[in-house]
Amino acid sequence: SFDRNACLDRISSCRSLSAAKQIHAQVLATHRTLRSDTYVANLLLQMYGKCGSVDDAARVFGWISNRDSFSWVLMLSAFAQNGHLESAKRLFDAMPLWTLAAWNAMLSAYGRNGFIQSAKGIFDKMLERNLISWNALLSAFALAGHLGRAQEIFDAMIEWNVVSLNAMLGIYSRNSQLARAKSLFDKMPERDVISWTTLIAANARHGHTEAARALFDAMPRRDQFSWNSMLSGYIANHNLDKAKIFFDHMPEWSLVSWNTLISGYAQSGHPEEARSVFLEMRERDLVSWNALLDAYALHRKVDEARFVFDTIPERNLVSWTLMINVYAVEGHLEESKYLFQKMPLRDVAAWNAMLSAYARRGLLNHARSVLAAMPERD
RNA sequence: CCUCCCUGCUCGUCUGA
Repeated sequence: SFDRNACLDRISSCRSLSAAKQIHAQVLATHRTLRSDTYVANLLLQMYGKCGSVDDAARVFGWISNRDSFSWVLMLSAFAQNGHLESAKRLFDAMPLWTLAAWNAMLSAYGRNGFIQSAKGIFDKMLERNLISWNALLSAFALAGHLGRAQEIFDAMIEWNVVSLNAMLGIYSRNSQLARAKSLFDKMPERDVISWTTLIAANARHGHTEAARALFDAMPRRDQFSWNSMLSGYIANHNLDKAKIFFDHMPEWSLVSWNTLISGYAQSGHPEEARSVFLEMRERDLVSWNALLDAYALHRKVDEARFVFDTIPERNLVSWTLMINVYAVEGHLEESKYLFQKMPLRDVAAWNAMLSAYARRGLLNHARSVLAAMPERD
């Protein structure tokens, strides 16, 4: 009665936490030996990590009877992808076996959370490295905005693959080096969908909608990311009409497509349109909710925003920060402070929100004490 | 045999010329 292939398909296509829980329940009901089926259990663990629930991922991890090296790395990634760097580190230290993938995962965990020194430290400690390690280090510097250091690493690498080159494309694009990106793209021995999409997004972000569209039309194969990138290009350049037409002509829509449209309406001053798109969706994730919250936040609709905030099935850092900012803009600093203290986890953006809330009102003593309490400053 | 680690799309704070 347990259809393995169907189950694997459902798990890998799962996009939201609510769907994840349904799938989990269904698998539990049909698969009697799930607990010792490490392969399938690992997929569940991964699914929860991707859907943003570290708690559920950890529960599955603890419940698996025979954890393999995949389980450990998946759990580490779940922590890292959701900003729980401390837990990731603790798990890494507790690992029974440090595979190369485990080292790479830890390296990338530091990198994606902005701790480049620690990332470099891990890299230096590694006895064995592969191209993935180098690429992860490259991305760590790229993400931190260190174009020069990234370039040095890139030049020091003895081999590159399409991932390395795509990473450089992305670095150039984030640093507004569009000409360099284009020239690298032209020189690449092979390009995949990601190369094309990176360049499309780069052009779109810098206001070159036409160039983006030309690339989009020229690319040999398009996936959902490509379509979404082009859509968000129109929206970033305030071509909401074209965006809507483009959206209607898309062969398929992912949650991101819908979310992009919501945030398009939000940013262009149409909270009601944003809301109606939101209501049209048959499935929503946290970003959908946050985008709607943002729509109300931008228009200072405090009650509507609060209602959304109270209704969200689960909240993340973005939701909390949005709501803090809604109150801050209205001058309700007590509310902001209350939420700030109540939120389970704070990142730089949250701290900045609270800091600027006080600063904007000239409450410099409060601002100073926030600044003093921040774990990391720059 | 099939799942892990590196690159591209959507939501928040601040900063930039």
